[in-house]
Amino acid sequence: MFSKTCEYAIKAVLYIATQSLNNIRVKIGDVAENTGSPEAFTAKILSTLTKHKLLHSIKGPYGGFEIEEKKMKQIKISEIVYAIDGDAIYNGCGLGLNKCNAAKPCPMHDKFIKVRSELKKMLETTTVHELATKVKAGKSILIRN
Amino acid sequence: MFSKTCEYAIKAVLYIATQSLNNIRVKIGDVAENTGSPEAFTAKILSTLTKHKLLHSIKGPYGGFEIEEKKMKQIKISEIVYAIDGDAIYNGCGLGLNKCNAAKPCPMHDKFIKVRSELKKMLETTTVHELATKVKAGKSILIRN
DNA sequence: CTTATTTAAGATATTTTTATCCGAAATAAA
DNA sequence: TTTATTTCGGATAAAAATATCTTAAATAAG
Repeated sequence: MFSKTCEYAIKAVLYIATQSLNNIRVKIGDVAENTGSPEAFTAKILSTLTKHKLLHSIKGPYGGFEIEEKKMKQIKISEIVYAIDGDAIYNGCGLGLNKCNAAKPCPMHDKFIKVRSELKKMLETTTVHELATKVKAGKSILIRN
Repeated sequence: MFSKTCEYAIKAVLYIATQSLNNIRVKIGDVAENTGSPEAFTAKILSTLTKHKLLHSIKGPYGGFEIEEKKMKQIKISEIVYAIDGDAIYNGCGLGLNKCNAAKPCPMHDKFIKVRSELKKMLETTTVHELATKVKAGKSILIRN
């Protein structure tokens, strides 16, 4: 569904957000360790997310990543997906046609659109804060040992 | 959503089915040309689909691929997806956890399950015949020029 | 100012996916 | 039986995604 990079990105944001809820700033290594992601690759992803203003980064000693609580209430999961995977999942044709619309639809167009708008709506109405709160409360996990 | 290979596979099956509705047996080259897929790669995919009994192939002159009308009424799009992409789309965790269930869910588990079961149901209730009929009637297309 | 720590950025490597090529096997028709 | 046509299967190649490494830039603390 999402690229592996995007899965890492979502888990990273949620880990950082969860820690930020406790006012803890985290380093790349912490993120990698607690999301089961490769460290150097995680660095790249966090850098991308920071450029997209989805995270706040601080360089130097005692630096790391964090997200303001206000910000995590605003940010939707859809924004993370968009920043990493682009809009293919929102706009692309299910059968890969370079153009596909009601006027000239692929055979799956109608059915695909329907399911996908559910997915889109789900991603656009789910905030980072909502999910981070669940993780903080121990109701869900970001890594499986 | 689906791999590129899977997109080619679905389009190939639908093209062959559409032609079969007119009792026309088609060759690899025809399939590639009419689905906008690379020919040699299409050959590989058709071979896989044939092994999975989703197509009928005939070797030699006047050979090619076809699908009985009876068969295309039975085959669901879900079977094509499963043959090519496996069960990741049906069972995998949205965030890539190697195990994810209601007991130890990833933060998106519930919402993801919901959307995905819609997708699953859609694929499992859509037959090749249904879509091929649409294509035959000119109501949808497999390639965009 | 110097040192240690941390993210940023670019180059490089590995793995997976996508794609091609070529010879073998099957088979219809002359 | 020979030839032409077609799929099949294995080897190889190219492109994209995933992952690592190395150096630079920023900055806090001594």
